[in-house]
Amino acid sequence: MEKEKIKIECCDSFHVHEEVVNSVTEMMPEEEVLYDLAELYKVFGDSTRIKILYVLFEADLCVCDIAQLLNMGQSAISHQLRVLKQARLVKFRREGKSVIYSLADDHVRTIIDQGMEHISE
Amino acid sequence: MEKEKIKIECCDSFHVHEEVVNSVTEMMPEEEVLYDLAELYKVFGDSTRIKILYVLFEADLCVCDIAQLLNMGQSAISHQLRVLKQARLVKFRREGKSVIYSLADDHVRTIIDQGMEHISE
DNA sequence: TTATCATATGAATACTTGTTCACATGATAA
DNA sequence: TTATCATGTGAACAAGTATTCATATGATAA
Repeated sequence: MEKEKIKIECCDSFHVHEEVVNSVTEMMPEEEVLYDLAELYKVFGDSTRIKILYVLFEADLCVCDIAQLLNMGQSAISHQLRVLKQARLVKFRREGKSVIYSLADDHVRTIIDQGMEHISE
Repeated sequence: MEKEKIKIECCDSFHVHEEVVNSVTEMMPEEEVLYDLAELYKVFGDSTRIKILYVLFEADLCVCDIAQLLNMGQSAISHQLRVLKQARLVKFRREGKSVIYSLADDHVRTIIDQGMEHISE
């Protein structure tokens, strides 16, 4: 199978070996997957959302309680919960007049723990 | 020990119990740590940088080789390598005229793998 | 030294994003 | 039903960011 050759013209002293080009093109995920992956990390890339997740580690809470705990506006929290919801990091249920948010699964915790480990080295 | 009370005035039907307020304020990391954590994830939150990391999974490479492999400008890659360097996700060494970049440690792989797991559910 | 090659960097641009404000929606209680 | 409460949402603004272009830096080779 003839793959599209990638020309390496710069770097006289060093160049990508055919071998590397092949292994890279083989294991590199699809463009769309890479995009989705970046989108996921973007969700973690905001301290307000990180705080929301930390708060939800402790208890399932409604929007206005989260807002109070984080000392922020209800609207701001609602907007961010939407982002977290779309990334399937939180889920919600209705209870009376309130909407109670909770963590979707354990990946959230694992990912945050890994990040914590990295920055505290 | 009298802690600063957090007033919960909204949500008549549901309110944060003292208990929850305490556990949240106890386990919530410092503002600065949360900020740093978000900064770390921001670095992963760009598909160009994700691609660079994936390429470096396969081999240590110089800037122009990465640019060629990703079909992007040398300047763009250099700018992004700077970001990755500042987040201590990649390291570099000089070899002749080139600067060879490589992954800093195994956290990178773990974090990316966890993210991958989440999006492929 | 000078010429050359690889990389880094600053400015500019276009694009994205977080918060606030004002208001809409939607469920509950009377 | 109507009034009320909690949440969701769109527009607007400010702040941040990725890429490109042109150029600077810095190491190597002659």
